Amino acid sequence: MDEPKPLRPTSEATLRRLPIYHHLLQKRLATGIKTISCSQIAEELSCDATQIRKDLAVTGIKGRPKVGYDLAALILSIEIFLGWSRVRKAFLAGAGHLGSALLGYNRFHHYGLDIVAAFDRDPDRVGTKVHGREVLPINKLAGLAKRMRVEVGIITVPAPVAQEVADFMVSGGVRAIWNFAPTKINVPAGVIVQNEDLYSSLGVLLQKLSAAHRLR
Amino acid sequence: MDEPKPLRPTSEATLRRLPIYHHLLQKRLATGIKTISCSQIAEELSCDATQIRKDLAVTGIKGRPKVGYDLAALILSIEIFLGWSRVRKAFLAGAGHLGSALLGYNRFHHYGLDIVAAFDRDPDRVGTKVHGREVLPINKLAGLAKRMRVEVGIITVPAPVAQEVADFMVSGGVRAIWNFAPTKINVPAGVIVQNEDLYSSLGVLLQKLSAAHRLR
DNA sequence: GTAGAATCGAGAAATAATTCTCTACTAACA
DNA sequence: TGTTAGTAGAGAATTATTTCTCGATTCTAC
Ligand SMILES: NC(=O)c1ccc[n+]([C@@H]2O[C@H](COP(=O)([O-])OP(=O)(O)OC[C@H]3O[C@@H](n4cnc5c(N)ncnc54)[C@H](O)[C@@H]3O)[C@@H](O)[C@H]2O)c1
Ligand SMILES: NC(=O)c1ccc[n+]([C@@H]2O[C@H](COP(=O)([O-])OP(=O)(O)OC[C@H]3O[C@@H](n4cnc5c(N)ncnc54)[C@H](O)[C@@H]3O)[C@@H](O)[C@H]2O)c1
Repeated sequence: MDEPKPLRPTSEATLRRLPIYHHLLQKRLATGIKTISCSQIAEELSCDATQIRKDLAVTGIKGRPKVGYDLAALILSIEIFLGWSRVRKAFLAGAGHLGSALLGYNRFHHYGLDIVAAFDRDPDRVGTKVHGREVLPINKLAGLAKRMRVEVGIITVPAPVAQEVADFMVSGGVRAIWNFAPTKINVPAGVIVQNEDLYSSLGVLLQKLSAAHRLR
Repeated sequence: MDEPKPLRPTSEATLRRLPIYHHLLQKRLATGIKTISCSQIAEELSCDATQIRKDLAVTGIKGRPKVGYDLAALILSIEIFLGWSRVRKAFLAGAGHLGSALLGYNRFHHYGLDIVAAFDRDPDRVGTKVHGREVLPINKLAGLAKRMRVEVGIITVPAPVAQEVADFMVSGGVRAIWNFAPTKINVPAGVIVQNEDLYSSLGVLLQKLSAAHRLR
């Protein structure tokens, strides 16, 4: 099975939709059905069937006319494509409100991520356990990351110290950073940064609400 | 000051970038500078200056050649455009891990959102306080929302019950929903839904990491 | 004053993403 | 064994977004 060779990387829009399909497909799998078509998915998500077909195509799955896709095979195909089939170790920096919520979420290892430890600067937090994961002093992060070959870093510290924490991660050999602090972090080429900016999301929501108001 | 009349609504991409500019601008304001140009912002965020100029234009701000924009005026212009200048009341449903993190975040009221109460189904949680906000039984949500004219609903319940909770919010007159459950929720036309799907974000991160692996 | 440099703003061009169209295939059914 | 309807997949057309280009404006320095 030769993988599709993407001359251009898959568009971010497509990547963001694949997990949405994945979730729906898993719900359907539980009902016992064996196949699913793009039209059915499109109906359920109220979006365009052709778009779904193109999105799914990037994972390398093949469908059958009049039938659709084999449900289990499709789910697997998405998981392999997204890198969810191989679990990667992650360190989380900032065991505060948001960090604790992420640590308490026990589903990430189904989605390719295993948060193995948390780090904090606050001496009161260091040494405690948050949802079963030990909280270690932040100055241990780089060394341990290197030793344990941790690939992913999660930043849930306040924005002003996000860069400093990112630098620790990079020096520890982390190759991808999931950044929840609302600020840009600079990393060397080759390190992947995914920003999860809740304010962007809130901005979209409230602007649409305001715009709706203005129209009336 | 006549507002720019958007025949087409502002693109989601632009809306998502405005809060990022906003954050940078506030950092700059603290340093005491009075004006800022698109080139400076572009330099700092490593993106295109023309794009920033077009993004800022949707807010109605006017810049001056050779100078840039008045910093305070620009910040205000973004806030007004995004609807952050008027604070809206919000109810949060699901006072679990993620819900508590959001309740513990005391900055949202600077960004147009005031989470006034939380709701849960779990009798052990109902009656307690989470970060100063009372947790009320979920069956009170619709009635209270109507009475208090709550405009925004935040969903942090498990995916299988997200639709049911959304229905309560809609029947309570809520006009916009911030949905953290990884599932589609159906609402009548006119109600705005903003999905905050962490798995989409994670999918992008891990796929890029996998793709980088494959190249080497 | 005048020259020069930096920047905004508007429109054009290029690029990317989405949607449409058509063909070929598959299954169900008469 | 046709016949029909539903669907994947490929490519074209459309639409949206980003990037480029250029003229107009404003500040600074001489
Ligand atoms: N909680 C939310 O709902 C929410 C919403 C939007 C954005 N955010 C962002 O997420 C980040 C965390 O928010 P939070 O509410 O969890 O904050 P928090 O204050 O609860 O947690 C931050 C944690 O980081 C630790 N920390 C501080 N400096 C550190 C350092 N140099 N090294 C290691 N640890 C350090 C603190 O000790 C604390 O435990 C912030 O950047 C915030 O803007 C949070
Ligand atoms: N915690 C995370 O890091 C994280 C990450 C990604 C996605 N999410 C999503 O966020 C949502 C919440 O996650 P969580 O980790 O906070 O879960 P949680 O179990 O900690 O909290 C869920 C809360 O919802 C309450 N609840 C359940 N059914 C309810 C109902 N019908 N009405 C009102 N309240 C109800 C529960 O009592 C509980 O307090 C889930 O949809 C989850 O998929 C969470």
